[in-house]
Amino acid sequence: MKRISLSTIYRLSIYHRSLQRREERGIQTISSKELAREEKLTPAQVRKDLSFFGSFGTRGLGYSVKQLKDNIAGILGINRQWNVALVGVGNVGSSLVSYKEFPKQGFNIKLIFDNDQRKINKYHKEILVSDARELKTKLKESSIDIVIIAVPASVAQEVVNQVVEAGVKAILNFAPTNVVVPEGVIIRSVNMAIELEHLSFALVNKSLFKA
Amino acid sequence: MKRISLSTIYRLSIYHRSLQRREERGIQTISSKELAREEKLTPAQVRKDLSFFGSFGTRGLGYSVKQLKDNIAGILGINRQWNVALVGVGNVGSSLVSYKEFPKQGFNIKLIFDNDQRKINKYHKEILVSDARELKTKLKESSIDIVIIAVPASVAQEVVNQVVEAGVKAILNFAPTNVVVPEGVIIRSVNMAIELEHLSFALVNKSLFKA
DNA sequence: TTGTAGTTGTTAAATTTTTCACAAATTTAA
DNA sequence: TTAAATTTGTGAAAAATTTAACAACTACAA
Repeated sequence: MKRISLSTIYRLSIYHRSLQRREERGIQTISSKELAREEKLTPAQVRKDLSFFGSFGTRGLGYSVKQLKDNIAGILGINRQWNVALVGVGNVGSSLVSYKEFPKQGFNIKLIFDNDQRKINKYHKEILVSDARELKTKLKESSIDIVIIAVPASVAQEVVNQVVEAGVKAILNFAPTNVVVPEGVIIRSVNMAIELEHLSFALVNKSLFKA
Repeated sequence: MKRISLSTIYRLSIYHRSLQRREERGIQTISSKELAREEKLTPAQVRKDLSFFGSFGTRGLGYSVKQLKDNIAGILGINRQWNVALVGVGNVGSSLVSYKEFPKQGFNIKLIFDNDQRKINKYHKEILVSDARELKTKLKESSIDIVIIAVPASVAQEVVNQVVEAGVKAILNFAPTNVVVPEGVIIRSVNMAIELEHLSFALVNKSLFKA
């Protein structure tokens, strides 16, 4: 099967959100044209993105909001619950524990680790914080699917190594550093400063910025 | 001048970080090959990205780490200080106030706003929290360049409207909702759940995921 | 039932982005 | 001083992505 671009996956997430909102408002059907307009894309792009995975619409009518939403959820793997662990409950980590979008999309933080004795064995939003030294053993026991890394850059690689050794196949990294993982493990890094750098670039170079 | 793609800008940020790290380690020169290897790109891409903005290297030798870093900083507009305001000191907002990467790249949070009386007029990491009702007037007074929105989805558009009216031209939105801005105002949205959705997609569709 | 308007799914065209390939320039060694 | 080894910068080729166009199908009105 043809491989799917990151951009397409990203847009599927966007479509899914748009459909969620529409469903909440009781809207039953939607056309590629409407969906595209709301998200500032083209109808052709919406249809093309969906066409990689099947045909979900009805000619002359459009898409059933609920059905398309469910189909996209299936494609993205968010029609199920995922067990997530968080390593590091500093500023960033804490905010993620309370981030409501995660459970809403099926991502449930089940374990929290830290290496600060003042945090260990205390509850953080109903989850008991474990000692980071127990990372490997606890991850193995708990069938964790995804680990979020929110530790200082200096220890990120070491934490990642242990997570990989525990058999976890997906990592979301908030530490502002490059980490390497072996083949077969997926890692995505988030760096919020980079988002601001886009803005500063755009401010400085208004004319040559590409929408 | 040719317009620059988002991917190129993103990679410039990546190069800049890589160069910062190398400079800290006392490394003087670097080739496109090395820079590419570290960031899992191709040397041709590195050179192409840079070529949009000028020629910064020496044939046969490579690039001066410091000079290239400074040049990229100039291109990205991070060779200066930016005044940033934050609206909303909930979970996400709080973590941003303490996010060390921001000041490191020249983004300084100077004002904080909230609408919760319990937070207003108290200090949050040395910054006095202002009443959100004063948003427009205070933004105008303070020559704020960029505003970060970290409020609930339900009020995001209203906050954005006021920010725009105050004349701010760049917004970073953490509220999980679509907001519209007039022509000439740049907005970027960050949704951390989408990052997890990439991972769940990759887990579910290992084979068709495109590196 | 027929005709018209609307919308999808998909092939083809256009555009954008990435990679290739190499001349030009520079360094280093002999 | 010359030759060999590097590495940049860039035009051209290749690959990927987006957009356009349209046949096929559906809904609905007359």
